[in-house]
Amino acid sequence: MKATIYDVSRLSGVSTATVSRTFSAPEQVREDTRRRVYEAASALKYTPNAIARDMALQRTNRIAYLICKRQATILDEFYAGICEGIMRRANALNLQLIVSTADDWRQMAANAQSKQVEGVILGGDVAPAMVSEFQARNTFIVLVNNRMEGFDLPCVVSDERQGIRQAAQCLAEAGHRRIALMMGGYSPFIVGERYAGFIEAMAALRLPVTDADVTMCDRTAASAAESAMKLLSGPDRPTAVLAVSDVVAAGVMKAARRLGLSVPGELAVTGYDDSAICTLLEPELTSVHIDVRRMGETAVNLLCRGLEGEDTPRLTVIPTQLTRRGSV
Amino acid sequence: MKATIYDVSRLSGVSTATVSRTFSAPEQVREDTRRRVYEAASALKYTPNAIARDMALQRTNRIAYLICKRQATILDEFYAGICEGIMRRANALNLQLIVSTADDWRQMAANAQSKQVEGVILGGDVAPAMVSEFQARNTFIVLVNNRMEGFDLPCVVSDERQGIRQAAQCLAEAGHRRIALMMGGYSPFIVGERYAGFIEAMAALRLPVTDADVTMCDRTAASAAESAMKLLSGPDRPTAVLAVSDVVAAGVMKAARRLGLSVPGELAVTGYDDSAICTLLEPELTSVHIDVRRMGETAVNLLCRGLEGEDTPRLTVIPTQLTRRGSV
DNA sequence: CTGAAAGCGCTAACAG
DNA sequence: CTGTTAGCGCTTTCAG
Repeated sequence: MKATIYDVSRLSGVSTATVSRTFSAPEQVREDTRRRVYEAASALKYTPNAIARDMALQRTNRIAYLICKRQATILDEFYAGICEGIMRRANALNLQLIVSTADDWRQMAANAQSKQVEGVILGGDVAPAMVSEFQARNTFIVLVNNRMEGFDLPCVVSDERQGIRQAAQCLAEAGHRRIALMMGGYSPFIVGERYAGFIEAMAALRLPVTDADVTMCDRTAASAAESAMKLLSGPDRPTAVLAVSDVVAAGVMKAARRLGLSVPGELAVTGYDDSAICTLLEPELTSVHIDVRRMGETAVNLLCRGLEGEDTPRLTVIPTQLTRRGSV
Repeated sequence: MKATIYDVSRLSGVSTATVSRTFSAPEQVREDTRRRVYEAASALKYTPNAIARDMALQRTNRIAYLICKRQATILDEFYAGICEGIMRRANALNLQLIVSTADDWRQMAANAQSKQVEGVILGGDVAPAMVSEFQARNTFIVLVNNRMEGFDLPCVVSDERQGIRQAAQCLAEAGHRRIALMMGGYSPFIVGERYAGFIEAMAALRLPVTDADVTMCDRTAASAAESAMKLLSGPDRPTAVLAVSDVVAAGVMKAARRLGLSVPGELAVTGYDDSAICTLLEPELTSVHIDVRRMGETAVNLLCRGLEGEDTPRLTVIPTQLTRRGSV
């Protein structure tokens, strides 16, 4: 059916070893021999069978990206951005990328041991059991957008505290003193960091923080709008809201509109993630930009180095940057 | 290092054939033999090596999803949604999914012939050369969100004309007679279908269409807003805009706000795609819902049937549905 | 129900 | 530079 290395060997009159070399290390084969091989190969439409090669070499050049997140998956712009970075880097390094949701992590772990996958990038709310499972199977893993206590593995995260600080500073520079924090229901790690960042930043700015000014809501615009309505209806309302995601910020802007508060005139708003929606809102949303692509690329780099047995830093923090638009 | 079937065979005192059967067809092995094998296997932490199995079986259970799109990739909510569907179905069928951008389609095609990938799902603006390449290599392919003349392959598309009709009807029912069409720079197939759908729908509704009411713009909100400013500034402006994507619709709403036109009071707007942004806008956007998930699942189903050698329909059209919100 | 043995297609010493 | 040969780990007839 499909031509094999034997067919090429026979037709070109050289050994299979030479055919093999012609494809994997051409410089080791004399010019004219090489040519003969190529001719035979193309006559037979031969292409090396990668499975057989993997088998002989005992490796696959295949890695996996597992998105560990309840609700959205690859549909989440944030994780899709990381995926984009991973994809780019994987392509450049000639690695095959398997993408999957965390539903089937047991299966993934099995795959890993069976050597189909050499390393795994875990994104998001990873369960400790999952990490243990992979480690038990000797699979190299790197975490992205999360850190885990008690596990020895490379993590790639965004500088959450810096991001929050940038947003707070921007608001403070615009003259705001009553800055409220609105948090969506994100992962514990993210929420924790961003909350801590807020407290830090406000202290550094010598601005007050009251419990009333810290609000939790769901990660939907509707829920955020509802919470914001309460927050902004009082007589002594904050003049600025630092939202912990763009979606939450969009909800705040909806509430502002309903209450007849102009943005940024009567209420300033900052978002977080610098996602595609920022430029769709009116006014456009000032937001903290996370270099998700770079997070993904970094994860692949770390994974490769780890697979080569090199030492890798346990923690890589990617800086954020504030993108200023019209909402402050 | 890692335990192999031989180790298990030796420790359990049965042949490798029996070990193999124990894992792939347990019912063919006597109860107590089976138990002994399992014991030995777990003592050795043995897991079958999938590569070796693939090699022996001459198949991989691995498929690929290639997003063929210039700008965005997996970052595009639409293609991400399809990916989600593909992922789900692939997981259910125990297929591994390789996701990639089209940059490297030559490499993918090579992979395919080398049997690493059994079939490919192509999404978006596929180049004919690409299809030819895959077909030349005898790789089964299915197209999603596109149709190609002159190629014999299964396609999965959304019912574009139905979608446009639903939007137009909704607008007409709300009493609008001057309905403008705003199109972003999408793929030729999509633009063609939606334009044709608009003409059809307007004719069926006995509503007039003038050239002035059909506008092209880029696929960004900024560009759409700019075009919409022109469209809506005239004295004799349309009272409704049927936008061919949610992003374009968002641009139209921005323009409306700048011009002081209230939505939907003075201007009705419909979007297309029913993407996440619909509920973030104020008012929320009425939009045509595309069942992207189902498109992805269908593509996987077709691929599998094709791989089994079964006959598959050349064209599968997924119905759309209008999601009514506040913008009409 | 179980075992022996022949591959699956390619690579990597090791000789020549 | 090229050929010989022994695997890589598993599956699958074909006998028993």
